[in-house]
Amino acid sequence: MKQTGVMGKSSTAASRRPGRPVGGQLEVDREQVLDAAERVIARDGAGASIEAVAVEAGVTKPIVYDRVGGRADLADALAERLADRMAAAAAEAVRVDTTLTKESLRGFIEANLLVVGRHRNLFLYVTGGTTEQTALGRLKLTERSTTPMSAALTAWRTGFGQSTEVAEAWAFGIVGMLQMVSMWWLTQDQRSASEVAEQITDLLWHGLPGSGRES
Amino acid sequence: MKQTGVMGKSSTAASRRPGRPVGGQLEVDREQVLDAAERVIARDGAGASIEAVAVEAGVTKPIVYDRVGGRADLADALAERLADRMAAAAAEAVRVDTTLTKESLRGFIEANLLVVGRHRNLFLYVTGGTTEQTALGRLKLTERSTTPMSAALTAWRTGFGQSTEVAEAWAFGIVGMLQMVSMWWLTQDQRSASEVAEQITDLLWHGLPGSGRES
DNA sequence: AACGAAAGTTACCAGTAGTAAGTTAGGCGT
DNA sequence: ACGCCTAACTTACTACTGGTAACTTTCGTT
Repeated sequence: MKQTGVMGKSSTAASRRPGRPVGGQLEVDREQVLDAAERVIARDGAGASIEAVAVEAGVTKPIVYDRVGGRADLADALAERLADRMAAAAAEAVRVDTTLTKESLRGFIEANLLVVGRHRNLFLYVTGGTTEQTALGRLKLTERSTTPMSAALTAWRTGFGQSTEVAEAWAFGIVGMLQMVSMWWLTQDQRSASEVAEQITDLLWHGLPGSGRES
Repeated sequence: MKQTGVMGKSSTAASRRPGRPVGGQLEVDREQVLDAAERVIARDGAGASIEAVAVEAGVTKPIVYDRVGGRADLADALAERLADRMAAAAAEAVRVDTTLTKESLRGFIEANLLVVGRHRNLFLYVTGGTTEQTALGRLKLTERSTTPMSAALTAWRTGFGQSTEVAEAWAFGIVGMLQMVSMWWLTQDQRSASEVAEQITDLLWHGLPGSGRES
């Protein structure tokens, strides 16, 4: 059912007539559109369309394009939000400053997993690049996660005489590992986040051949 | 320009008339369609359409749907091909059996990178899930890479008393790391494959805090 | 009071995945 | 030998999506 053109009086927002509003204020601003997008994605899955976002926001499509830009920009903005939430959760769980311990790494990874679990569809929407224009643009969530990690790694290991180039490669690698593990974990319902976090921490801390070591 | 319906006598294949062909043979079989898809993707980028694949194969769209199924199935099949090529390259570079060494790991990683570099657009097409139906289906390339790796890890580390569940988590993590590093590496043109492979090997072998260690 | 621009809406275009219905021609039974 | 059956293809369409051009309404300003 298409319902071409007519849009059936949204019950959420008032009047919705064209024309300049009273206080020079926008009826619906960028943040509200992004909120609506998150709601739609959480409810209807990662295949949500721009039109659906517009309807949820009680607005028409061109408004969405005016506020956030095209689909790639929308994914970008949502990726930023998700990345911020991850960073906040990680910061709350542990303090990763110059002294990185195995336990804080474990906390970081588990916090990441839990955020992905809580925003399942959003994660799928953001990491699922759409066409070629967004294919490399998927690096956004990655970039947002990678940049601070790269800085942290550099700060932490600078004393060991490691170059920043290595830190960058490592950061991308670690972020990729976390993203894939998160995705895989979403398909498993028997494994707990802490269990998986523990296992990945072991790999990342001790390396492939190292096992049984403590601390 | 759409050119609705009319399809301008493909110059590649002969006659192309409806009706049952002479020898009970199909005019174009599944493999040939997949070959055409690879050619189109390599030439026109990861945003290639089914229609473009059909034209390249000298065939009409429903034929493509009959031979390989929908877009998700196409990505699936191409993912299998790519994974097989990676596995072949890795097997040629090193022998990963029960004895895994740091050097063989490095060879494995570098072989992976080189295959991705050689099939750049195909890699982007396969890893760039399209909609929600393929979003989790992106796990195909991953699955194909993960299964043997999981088995290898289990075989290798069984002596250490490690469970297979850990091996599975590790396999997904490692594959994710490699995919992300590959993607990032595609955007860099200053770094060589061997250089990056070396760095990632260091991380994966010695772990985060371990540096300066040898072999 | 007239005007200009901001804020929205309607209506459209182009392209894409997928499918239904029609068409041709070889093989098979009588 | 003749006519039906059905495999193999093609034409032509539907449904939907991202994106945009052009029109309309209202407020603030002169």
